[in-house]
Amino acid sequence: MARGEGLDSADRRLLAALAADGRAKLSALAQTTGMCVSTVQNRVRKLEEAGVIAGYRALVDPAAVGRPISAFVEIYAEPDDEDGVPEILEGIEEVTACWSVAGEATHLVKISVADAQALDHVLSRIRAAVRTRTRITMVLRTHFERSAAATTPDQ
Amino acid sequence: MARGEGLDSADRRLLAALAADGRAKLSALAQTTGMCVSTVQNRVRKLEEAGVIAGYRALVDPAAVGRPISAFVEIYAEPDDEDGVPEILEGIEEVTACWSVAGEATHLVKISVADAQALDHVLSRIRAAVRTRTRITMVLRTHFERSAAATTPDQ
DNA sequence: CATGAAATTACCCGTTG
DNA sequence: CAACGGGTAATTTCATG
Repeated sequence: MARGEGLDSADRRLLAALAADGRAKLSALAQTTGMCVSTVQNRVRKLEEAGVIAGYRALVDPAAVGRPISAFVEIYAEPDDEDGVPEILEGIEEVTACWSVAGEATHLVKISVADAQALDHVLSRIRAAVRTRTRITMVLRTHFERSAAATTPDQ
Repeated sequence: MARGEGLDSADRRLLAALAADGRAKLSALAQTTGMCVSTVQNRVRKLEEAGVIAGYRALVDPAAVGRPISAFVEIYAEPDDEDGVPEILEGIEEVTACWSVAGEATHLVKISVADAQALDHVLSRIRAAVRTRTRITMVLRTHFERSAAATTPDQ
């Protein structure tokens, strides 16, 4: 199965179902998609092998593990310093995501921390690592976060 | 189990393991955390019931489902228009996440689209919905996205 | 798509700290 | 009160034809 397009309607329905519930049983998937269990099993395995399904994760409430504060940090790295930035940031455990971007910034990261003091500490570490200015946007409330495949078009 | 702090070291190890592999078997979790299977089963169930584990998701490659382009859009809504913004945005399927934020913007959203034309269309819909200016940051590359609990501190 | 075998889960128990 | 270890039935997954 090529990555680009080997996905039919049945695959897309399976992906939507698994994006909504990553632990859904094959029998449940079979019922919601109208296929038999073994067909679902074969399709899901192929989707996993093809990398269409990159993995499965439990969604953990950040507040429940003592990190109620989230923020986005834009990084404006100089061309000479851009190399290795993501690798350095990955070493900071409070950094939960890192993207290279085009726009005003060069990188965007999401962080998850316990309190204002931890926020200060993480920002210091980031600035020390990238040696450049940052722009912070605090998260007040997460309204929703969903997969691109959760409500995928037909085609 | 209260949301705030009923989590001991064993719970945190379970959460880290499930954040890394949401379909991990109870027997595998028992082995990596050094507990017996029945204990793992009881703890995981309690974590689910307490909402510490909010759910499970399959990670779907956006490119594989025909949406290779991601971007962040900052929204600068007027005080009078802020109400209902997230609800409106949730109705736009290309909007994959929405946060209320403090900083320069009022809302931040992440979008996932097929091509430049779709991007234009989604931005038009967002601007029509919120009646305000936007600031876009295109994602060039996703280096990593992980759970806040993946590498959680001890305590 | 169907089938049988293997693995996993869910739930019981009594015992222990 | 919770964890352990064992045991079993029901379910699910897996590898076939």
